Amino acid sequence: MKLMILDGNSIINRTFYGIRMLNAPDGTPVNAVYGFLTVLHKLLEDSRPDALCVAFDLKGPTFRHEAFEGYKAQRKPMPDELSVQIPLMKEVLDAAGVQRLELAGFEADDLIGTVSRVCNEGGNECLIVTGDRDSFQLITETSHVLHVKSRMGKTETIDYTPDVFSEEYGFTPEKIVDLKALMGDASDNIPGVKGVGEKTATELIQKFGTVKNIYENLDTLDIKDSVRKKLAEGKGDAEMSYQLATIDTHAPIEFDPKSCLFSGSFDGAYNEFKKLGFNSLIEKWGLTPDADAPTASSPALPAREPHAEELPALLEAVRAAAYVAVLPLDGLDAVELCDGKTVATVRWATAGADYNAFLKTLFAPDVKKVSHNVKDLLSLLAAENIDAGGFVFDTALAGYLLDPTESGYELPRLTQKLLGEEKQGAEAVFALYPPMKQRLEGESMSALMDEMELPLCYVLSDMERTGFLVDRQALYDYGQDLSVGIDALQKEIYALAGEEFNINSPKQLGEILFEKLMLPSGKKTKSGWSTNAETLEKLRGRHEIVDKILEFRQLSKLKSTYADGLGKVIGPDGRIHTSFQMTVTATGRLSSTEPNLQNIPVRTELGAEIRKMFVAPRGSVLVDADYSQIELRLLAHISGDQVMQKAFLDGEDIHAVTASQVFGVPLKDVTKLQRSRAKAVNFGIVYGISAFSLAQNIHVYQNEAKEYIDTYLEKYSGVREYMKSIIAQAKTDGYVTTLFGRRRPLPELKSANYNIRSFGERVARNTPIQGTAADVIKLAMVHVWRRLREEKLAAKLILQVHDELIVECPESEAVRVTAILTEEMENVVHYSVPLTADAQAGRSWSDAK
DNA sequence: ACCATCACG
DNA sequence: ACGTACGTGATGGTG
Repeated sequence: MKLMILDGNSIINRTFYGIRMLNAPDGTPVNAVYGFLTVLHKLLEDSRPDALCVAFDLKGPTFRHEAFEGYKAQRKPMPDELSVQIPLMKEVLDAAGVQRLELAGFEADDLIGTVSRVCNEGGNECLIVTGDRDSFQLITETSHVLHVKSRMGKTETIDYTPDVFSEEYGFTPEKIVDLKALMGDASDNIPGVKGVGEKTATELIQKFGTVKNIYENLDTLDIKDSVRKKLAEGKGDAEMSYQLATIDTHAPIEFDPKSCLFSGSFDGAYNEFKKLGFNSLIEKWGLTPDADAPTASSPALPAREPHAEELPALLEAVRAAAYVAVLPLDGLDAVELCDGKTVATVRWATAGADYNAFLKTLFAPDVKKVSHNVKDLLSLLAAENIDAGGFVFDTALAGYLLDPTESGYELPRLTQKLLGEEKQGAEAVFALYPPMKQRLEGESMSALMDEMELPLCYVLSDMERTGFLVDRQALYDYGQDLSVGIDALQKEIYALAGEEFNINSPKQLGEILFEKLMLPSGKKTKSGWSTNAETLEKLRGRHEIVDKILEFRQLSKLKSTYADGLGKVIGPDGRIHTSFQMTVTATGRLSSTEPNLQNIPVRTELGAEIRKMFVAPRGSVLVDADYSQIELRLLAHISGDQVMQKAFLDGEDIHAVTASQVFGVPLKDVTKLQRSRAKAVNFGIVYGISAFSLAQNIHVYQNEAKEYIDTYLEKYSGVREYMKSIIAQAKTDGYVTTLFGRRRPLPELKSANYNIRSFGERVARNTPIQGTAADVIKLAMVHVWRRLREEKLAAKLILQVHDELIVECPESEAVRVTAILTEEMENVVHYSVPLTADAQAGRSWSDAK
């Protein structure tokens, strides 16, 4: 039989801090109880154990306190709002007939360890549910740990088998004790070895296995002497920590799994649920007051798991529905469906060989689906060779469009906000669709969803899967060259400083520069002197060391972030597959992570070398196309400024024209310096300039900078009027929009704080411009992608960098693709000034610019 | 976890 | 008198 045991304190702690406060009708806080029950219910559905029990810690000292003086309060004191919920929790469990385990002098972990051992010895399976990592030492083939994590209001469970654990940690589960002995655990007051953190400890255990082995061979181990010294000094602590971290699997309890058999029903706790105000749970789980009443009649839930022969009927039902909500589970091992009446989970494990065929039918374009993070689902399906279609809505994207400044768009958060109740799964998606659709419609953003964001999911999923080919060897060699330079510079810096120190530490560097070498400090940051490039530039010439440090910094950055960082993420296919984030930026731009391919160096010669290593395969080329001055063109259009519009219509160099205006010289007489200052002013205007910052940026006096700005706004008076009116409008509406209707709320404008209000004003000026540019290129991407398909080209979009698109294609397609990119980018919209794009083909990213 | 720094548009 | 340009992500150091 299968027994599930929960670490009560650990789970209730997680849910208390992970879920927003809820109160019972009488005002008692109940959020943790609610969260605990939701988690438990989900676990029961997913794992369907035969028996269930919950272990709790009791107050008061444990045998660990007796053994070790230093082991004091192992937990922080509990807030009252949490401690009142523990007895409530126990009441509910008792009423529902769930066994509780607790024993004075022992922690829940020890009870769990004992139960797990008894289960295994009796040939039973044990599932340990906890939010802590201590119990990982108990993992065996027949005792798994279901690790509950809650991130941003969403809880997820990872099933740790010995294999899963070893894969992640690089050693076997019982050695987690050895790991803790070295690294310690602040939350449990386990000291560990001073100066050894998670990383070092993990390496040590991976290499040498156990603490015992490490100390027996300390003198001969192949490790840095600094580490050896720390280990030697911390031996006592390590030994004590080892004992503290070891779970006692022989706690003095009589335990019989049979005594914990559980029906799966919470009917017995009906009255307790009522008292706590959990009416929604009563309804959702179909609780009835009479514990003897049959529960089989409950209409919708719990989830069914149809077998293979039921799938055709299920698909018919899905087709018949106007739409169905669908979510992937465990990667794509299962899909959860909701048609508003029933939630069904179809598992690969249950459906067997028919599973893939089922997916193909379900994700065909004629079946209308609503989901959450469609781009990621498309990627999962593509990995199974399924070319999916038929998505009509994405609740994550909808959440983002409705407010792009939120910190996340998980289902529990969205349901709480829009429905006043936390839900998750396909049911939540189904419930969110109507109100979200209506809101989008009401705020005129339906087209953004239907014609931009949703179609873009297919484009981005495709781009991520294709990836960007990298010359691995060249990147490695480049890194080696950097190492040589870094080592040489380090030596020189040490010599100039007269001592060795960590140049990467701003703190230590500050001490050297401003205390030892007595260089004049521009005191700045919270934590000490500023040592950033801007500050160091000013010190150039005062001491030889400054140049060396600047160069060291440049090389270190290139080595760590690019040579090493990118090297680590080149796939087996020789390509780097970034991930595009669609719901992160406040303006509507995309972002790129793991790795970020939107910040590959280009501004310095040495940095730009890296772009030579981003290449096309033999026989193919890269075509790079970028919009020219898109933000300033949009400013000219949006503001209606005639002077600026004319400059673009005449095909002039906008920075030169601005210089001519601001400095009152004929266009042909504009100097390099004037043009570069004018360029800074143009940028500044888009960002919502102040004279102070402009002065700072171009190294002129503030009154001079002010002159530039004033003249600029006189000459481009349309821009002045626009900037004034957009702020007024934003104050009235409480938000700004792009030309496509994308919206950004601006609560900052109402702030009593001058700084926050000023920030709001700058954002009001900038967002319509930056955001419209983001909209334009997103739409262009969709058009380019479709065009490449329609024309049956092998060309693939592979990267977007805000105003730039990169396509990889066979040499034979280069001319055609160059034309398509230019044409689609330039014609995606028609405004009062032309949007122009420059495209070029080449063997590498560098060549294609 | 937070800060400082620096890479990009 | 105030504090100071928009939008991102990754890294190494620190407490």
